Amino acid sequence: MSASTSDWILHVDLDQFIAAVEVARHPELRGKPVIVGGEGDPGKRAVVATASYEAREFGVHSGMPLRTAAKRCPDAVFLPSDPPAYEAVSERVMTALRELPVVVEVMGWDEAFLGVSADDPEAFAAGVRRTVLEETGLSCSVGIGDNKARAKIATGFAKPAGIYRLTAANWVQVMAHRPPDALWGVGGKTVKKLAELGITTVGGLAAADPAELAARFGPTMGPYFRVLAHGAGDREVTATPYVHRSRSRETTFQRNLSDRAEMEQRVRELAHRVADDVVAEGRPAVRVAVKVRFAPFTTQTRSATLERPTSDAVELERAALTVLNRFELAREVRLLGVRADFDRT
DNA sequence: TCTGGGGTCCTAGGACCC
DNA sequence: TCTGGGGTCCTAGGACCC
Repeated sequence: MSASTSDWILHVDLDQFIAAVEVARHPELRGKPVIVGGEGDPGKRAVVATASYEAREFGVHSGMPLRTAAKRCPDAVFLPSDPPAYEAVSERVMTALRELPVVVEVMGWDEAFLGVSADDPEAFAAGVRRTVLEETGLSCSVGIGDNKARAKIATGFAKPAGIYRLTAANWVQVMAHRPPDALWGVGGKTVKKLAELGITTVGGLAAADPAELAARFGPTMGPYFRVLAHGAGDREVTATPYVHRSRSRETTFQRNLSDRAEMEQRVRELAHRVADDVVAEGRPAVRVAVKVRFAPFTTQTRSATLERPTSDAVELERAALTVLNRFELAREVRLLGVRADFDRT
């Protein structure tokens, strides 16, 4: 099966995925506050990748600096992030899902949409939860929807270890009174701008004037937000392998860089890592971008279209260095990044 | 106590061409 | 010398998501 329009869209999301993987291989940590991120050293520059529910009780959440997390939850166990381990477990989860009579569209390490034909979607979702638990030992939550957006939002209400159905039938009752960032694709910045227009709820957004939204957010995004607020969304679930638009590598330094030669050396290293990814992709890069984050936290990017597409590490390195030289590098540098873009095909 | 890493898509201004 | 529109490409930044 590849793409299909099904009776139901299910969204499967593993509960506290990274923390759960760590607890599975360190059973003595079960029931304890566990915080995974960076090198597992709260004294270093890094943020929380995932916190266990026990740690979340202390106000620890993803994206928070480890240092802050340690203040809020001093007794937590801090573990280094181990992406290869999470990828391996993720692959087992997706394999288990693919053995079900569904179309699986992978959305990341710990989530996927399923296209499902079923008379009783709750019973089907319970079966999905059981299968994942039996085959991987991990708990997940399942959102049931009549499109992807509703299924995705439903999962939030299902967590942890639950099932929730959100469709046109209960959309208004469940969503209309909530703030706009309850929608998938609306964040904090947009909430603030909407509030300036007097729009503070999903229901208010659904009733807003499309022309006014277009004037504020642009001809595409403005009307799109209103469509989101009505609960509309894509129904296509596809198993087609993901095609990258870009590959990038970036590093935040433990100590800011001020030496230009060292910056150049770091960009060379990043360019080589990106080149490896480009080669693995099997398509040449058409454009190279460099990102510089100056201390304390100002970020700039510069980019250049290549004279001709290439996967060659030496050429990509040279292009990245040329782009780096277009920056004013007088200030201290906290982060450097290199990105390669592919042609849209 | 400063704020990771890897992505996608949209916007907007200027260049350039017809 | 000044004045049109339309269209596309390039580039930088913003917003959002996992």
